[in-house]
Amino acid sequence: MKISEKQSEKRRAILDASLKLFCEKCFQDTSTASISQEANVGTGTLFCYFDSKEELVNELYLECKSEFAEYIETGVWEHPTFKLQLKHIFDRTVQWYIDNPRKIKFMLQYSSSGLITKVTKERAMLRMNAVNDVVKKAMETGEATVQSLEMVCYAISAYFHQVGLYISEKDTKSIKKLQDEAFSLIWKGLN
Amino acid sequence: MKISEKQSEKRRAILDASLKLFCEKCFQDTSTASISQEANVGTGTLFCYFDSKEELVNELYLECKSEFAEYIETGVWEHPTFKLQLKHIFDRTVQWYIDNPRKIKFMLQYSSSGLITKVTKERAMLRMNAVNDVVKKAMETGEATVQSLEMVCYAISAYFHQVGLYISEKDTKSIKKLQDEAFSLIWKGLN
DNA sequence: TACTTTTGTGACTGATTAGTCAGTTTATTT
DNA sequence: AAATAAACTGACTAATCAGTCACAAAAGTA
Repeated sequence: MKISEKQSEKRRAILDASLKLFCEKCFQDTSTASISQEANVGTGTLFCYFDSKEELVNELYLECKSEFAEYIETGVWEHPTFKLQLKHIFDRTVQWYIDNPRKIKFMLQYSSSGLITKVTKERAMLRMNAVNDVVKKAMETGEATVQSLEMVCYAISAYFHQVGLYISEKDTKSIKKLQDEAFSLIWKGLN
Repeated sequence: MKISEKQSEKRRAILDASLKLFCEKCFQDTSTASISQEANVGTGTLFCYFDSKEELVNELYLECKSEFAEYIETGVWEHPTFKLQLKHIFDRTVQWYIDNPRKIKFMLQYSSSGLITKVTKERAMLRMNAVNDVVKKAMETGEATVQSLEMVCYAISAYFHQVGLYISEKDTKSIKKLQDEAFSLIWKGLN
């Protein structure tokens, strides 16, 4: 980045346009020119804010992940029990997936694209610790017993992710029922 | 395809070379020329077997999926109970993931790349019915009760996939233990 | 106002590559 | 052996696009 930290409106517009276009087409079929056009800036402007197209996609990825991580963990510690804390994370996962279909599509598509660098993934990972924290705490208080903490947290996160994905594509009517059955399934497994 | 259905050795060589190169670099950074070179055929030969680079990647994807689907369901009905049938699928999923890291990496990376067409995905889906069949049968015999069959099957498959992915990257020593804990978790959930 | 600095611009370029096609080699048939 | 068909080849081309850079506009300063 060449320009001061201040989040210029142009930078914001470029990121928004990128999210839209990277979802509609793949990275390689989205020219920087088309992004600039969608964002109503000159073709050179993009490169004032991002050194390369790759850096742009990495920034966008990190931003989406951070936003999601912050959303799911907000308010988690207001719940008194492990079960409620975990349910909080699950419910907010589903809710975020429903509210942000485009960001989800983008993250899903690009996380395994080879474009997101190891460094970006690590930076994103540092912010994704809600499940880990909750399970670790529950083990301390005796509310949960797991042998391989790492694997179980991974499995729970992955389960939440996949079920969130599934539910978010369903009718509003059936969501509550599906959500309860899905949580009940994994919760029973943990006991 | 211009040439008879017969699986020519050249076709095989092109698919093998593609798998290797598509894993090392992304689709767009893998030139058809480099694939032809790796496969020891002329650059034109690739287009005798596949109309385009896109068709090639779709064929490769379908082949990998089919091979996996066949592997996990082989022998499943030799087990007498739902639990053993499900464990069979889970164990074979993990085993296949361990044995075919490259194919897994390829499928993971390309399934959400936007390159695999809806038609290819549907064709692949038709072959992925092991979990569905087993759960449906168990509901008939009363061994299982689920409300949303579709979602539960989806969740189980996704769980197997993610845990398989996790375990296959671990040490040989800890695999058995992790595998048992992971299966136990989801199995308890189903009861 | 006049001068300096920051920010924004878009025509242009150098490099890359999917796919073609005219021709060669190999296999099959008569 | 000759003729025909099938399989294969690689030099070539037409198109694309990330990133540059010389300049313009806007904002800041004195």
